[in-house]
Amino acid sequence: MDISEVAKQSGVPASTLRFYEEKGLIHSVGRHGLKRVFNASVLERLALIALGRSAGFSLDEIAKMLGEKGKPDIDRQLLLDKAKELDETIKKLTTMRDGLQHAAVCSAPSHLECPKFRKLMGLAAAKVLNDERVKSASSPTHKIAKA
Amino acid sequence: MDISEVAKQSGVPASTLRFYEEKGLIHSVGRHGLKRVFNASVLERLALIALGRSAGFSLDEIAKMLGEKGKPDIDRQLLLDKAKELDETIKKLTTMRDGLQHAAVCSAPSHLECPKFRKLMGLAAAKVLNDERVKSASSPTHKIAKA
DNA sequence: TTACAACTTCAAGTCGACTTTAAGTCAAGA
DNA sequence: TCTTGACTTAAAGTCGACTTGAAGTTGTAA
Repeated sequence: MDISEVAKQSGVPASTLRFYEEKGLIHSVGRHGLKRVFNASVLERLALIALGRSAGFSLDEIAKMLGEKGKPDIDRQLLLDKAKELDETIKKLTTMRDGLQHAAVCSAPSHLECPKFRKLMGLAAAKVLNDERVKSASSPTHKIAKA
Repeated sequence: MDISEVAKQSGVPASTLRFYEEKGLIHSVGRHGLKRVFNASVLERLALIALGRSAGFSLDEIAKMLGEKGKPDIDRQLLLDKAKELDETIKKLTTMRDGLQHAAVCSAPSHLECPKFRKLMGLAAAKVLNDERVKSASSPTHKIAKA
């Protein structure tokens, strides 16, 4: 398969495929002239990469799990860790959702003045926490690419 | 409070506070000479921002949800839409989390041979899970405490 | 009064994951 | 043989969320 065929079947743009190859995430089996030639197995690898990305793994993490070559050896502990991270994210999202839902129907002049909103958001806890120890700053900064 | 006091109590670096103010996410109540003066309520706003960030919202989205300054009516429909969107995201992440959890304990000789894992892969590849704002809940962990 | 630490602004830099652009190569069809 | 269009590379650009650096200002302690 040439690169456009892989792009078509996987939905991953050619530019990204070249980028992934450069990063060592995928490999072409050779060249026809200048053009890369891929084995169909690259599709499965791409699916694995997509899965990893949507679970929140970075490309570097995925590269480690997929290994340089051959069968991917995915660390079970790593999966559990990610599942836990996801679980934490889910909890935060749930908090946000409930807070937003309430805010939408609440009559308080400002969200911050509404006891229910404050309770949902756990602001009191945040305050206490902040007073006692400096909190670790949040955030990871990567979103999943779309399209 | 001056900026370093806010930084100390919130754990948010002064540079970030300036950046947030520039973006309109927080406001100082005035100046003492050149120096910004903040009201203590900024701490709650920062807690809310931190929560939003860790749930995966962009600063722009957070700005909208917190409401613009001087805009008495928040857009309730927007909040409801956001809540619904969150709910969908939560469902997807839950699927993802359960899948990862299963993969971690699955007895199939290789993940690639586990039907559940393959199904998950298919979902990711099919981009069903893909407009996510998932980001790892863990992170670059610089700046932990200094109290 | 003077030193200076802490603040200020504005510009530029960083990081991850790509995309875009410019310039060049080449297999295949007319 | 010539043309064409899909491919190639290397380098630069983008985006969000900050951070860092240089250069200037200022309240306050000595």
